[in-house]
Amino acid sequence: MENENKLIDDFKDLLKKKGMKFTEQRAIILQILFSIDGHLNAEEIHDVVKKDYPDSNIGIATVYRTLSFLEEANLITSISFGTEGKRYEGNTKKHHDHLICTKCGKIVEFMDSEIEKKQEQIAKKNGFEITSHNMQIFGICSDCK
Amino acid sequence: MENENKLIDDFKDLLKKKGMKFTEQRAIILQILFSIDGHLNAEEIHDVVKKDYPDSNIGIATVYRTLSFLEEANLITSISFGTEGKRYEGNTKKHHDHLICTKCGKIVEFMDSEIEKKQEQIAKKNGFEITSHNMQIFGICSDCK
DNA sequence: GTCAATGCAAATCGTTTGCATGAAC
DNA sequence: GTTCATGCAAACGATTTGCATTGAC
Repeated sequence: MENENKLIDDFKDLLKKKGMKFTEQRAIILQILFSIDGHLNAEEIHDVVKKDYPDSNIGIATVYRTLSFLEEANLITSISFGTEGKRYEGNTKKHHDHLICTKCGKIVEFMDSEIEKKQEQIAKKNGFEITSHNMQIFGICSDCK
Repeated sequence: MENENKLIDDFKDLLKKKGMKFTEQRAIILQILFSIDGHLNAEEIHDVVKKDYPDSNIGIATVYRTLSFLEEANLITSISFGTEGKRYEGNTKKHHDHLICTKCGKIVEFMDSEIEKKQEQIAKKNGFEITSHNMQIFGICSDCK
């Protein structure tokens, strides 16, 4: 809960710095992303809001607007594959990459420092700056084979 | 042109094997993907059709249907990032990965056999079979920095 | 009191589908 | 002649936008 307060306090500071207002809706969406362990899309986040905060009545448009802002502010990260829209996760954990099953959508997180290093080298060689450091490997998981 | 004929001949064989018909529309779309060096989305392919084959009048639905089939048949490969839909390229070249600028959409191709090996190991360890072998690194290119 | 944020509904974008017509076999 | 593919337009799902109202400051 100390962490939670810090999260909210930092968020308030950020909003103030940007001349934006701290609202209950934004706080709720941020909380959800940092308390749920998974990769949710906008609709699923909206469902969680309706379930866990039934009195708040947040519109789906607000969810989308908030997600865009949070991603831009680097508080959350998105992944996406195929036609499926974006899925988001709070930036709590260490950086990691994703192994995604294109059949069932299962997502496995992994981290390999050697690949990371190689990626950096390749990016630098091509004049790129890896901002989001986002790699995705697509395949078929054991359940779907 | 010998290659081109081989491409078309192989395509005819594949269609026959699947009980599907060889049509001018399918041939045109295949040709475009194998003659243009780049990563086009469905709309852009449709534009090329209208420009380079003005008499053919191919509907956008046919473009989508053909692209889905060609991808499934492993004749073309798709990549996608962000909200942007899929972009396709003909499977002429050796396997390679993509470095994508999330600002301007510029795509740089690269290949690193060490990363490939590592990817395989990670996938295997997690019970995944890498079908499309598709990795994308997102960042900001030098022009957009 | 001012200005940004919200909820709602309408609009938009990319993609898919249903169906009658036309083309491949 | 049969069956599959096509073009068209309508339908669709995810996301965005316009606008009047509400709420934060």
